[in-house]
Amino acid sequence: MCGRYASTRPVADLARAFDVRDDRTDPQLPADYNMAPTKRAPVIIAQPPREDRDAPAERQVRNLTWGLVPSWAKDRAIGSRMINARAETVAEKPSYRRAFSSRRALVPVDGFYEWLPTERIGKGGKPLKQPYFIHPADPEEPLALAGIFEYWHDDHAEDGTDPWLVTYAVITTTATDDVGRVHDRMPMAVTAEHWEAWLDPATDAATAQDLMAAPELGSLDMYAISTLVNNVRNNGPDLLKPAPEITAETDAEAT
DNA sequence: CCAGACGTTGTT
DNA sequence: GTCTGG
DNA sequence: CCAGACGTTGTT
DNA sequence: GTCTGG
Repeated sequence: MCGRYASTRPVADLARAFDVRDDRTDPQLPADYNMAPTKRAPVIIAQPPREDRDAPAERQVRNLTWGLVPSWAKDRAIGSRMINARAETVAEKPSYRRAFSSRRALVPVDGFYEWLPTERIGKGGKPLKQPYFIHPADPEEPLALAGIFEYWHDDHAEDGTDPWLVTYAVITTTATDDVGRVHDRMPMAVTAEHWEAWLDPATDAATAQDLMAAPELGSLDMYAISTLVNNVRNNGPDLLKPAPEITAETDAEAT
């Protein structure tokens, strides 16, 4: 769950919504209606200023790469499988616990995508999947997913290029509400009142555990979209257009 | 001691 | 890097 | 999450 | 079937 989302808000809007003054994003990076693992998107983190590591952490918005690459990884490929971390175990897993204890992030999303198998069988004998877009009922309300981030040093980076790759994962939990009808897992969120403590590296893991929560019942809306979203090469506002649900096979043959 | 994993989801 | 399994 | 590759040698 | 890339 939560393997694709939309991140299209201008960074200026994100900076305002999350009270971030330190914008370190790449102005070349376009809005992304099809944000997928291994791609970069804006993420909010908080770190002490470089010149004084004992000073209070300051918020930054940066383009991080989705798919957490642990610091000990031999290559970055492992990241494509580390896109989610279970809330139940994130504090214990060797790959995640260090990040969870001191490198938590807020992942701002317009909404996220889910695929539900249908009755209709496609070629290959596998059920066709209907994609849905799930988003805050109030589009003005920023949805901040609970995330963790990690640094990885590329020992084989070419001279002159930045050898540091900064990656993130989205924390998931059991789905309990309407979203649970599409999937049994859903992303954790952090509400605005908890942003400060969540981002603070000094907040311990046990406290952080209590700061995240599943999005509240009724706070999310969901609608069917076209399968354009399936292919990550497709992008743009068309992906968010409501579309008819995939119908039964008999209907398709009748036309 | 060394070797090998280190993760999640969904589907059968 | 650190833990688990053998 | 889905799509697409999954391989090597030698030659252009 | 399974892994990698996006």
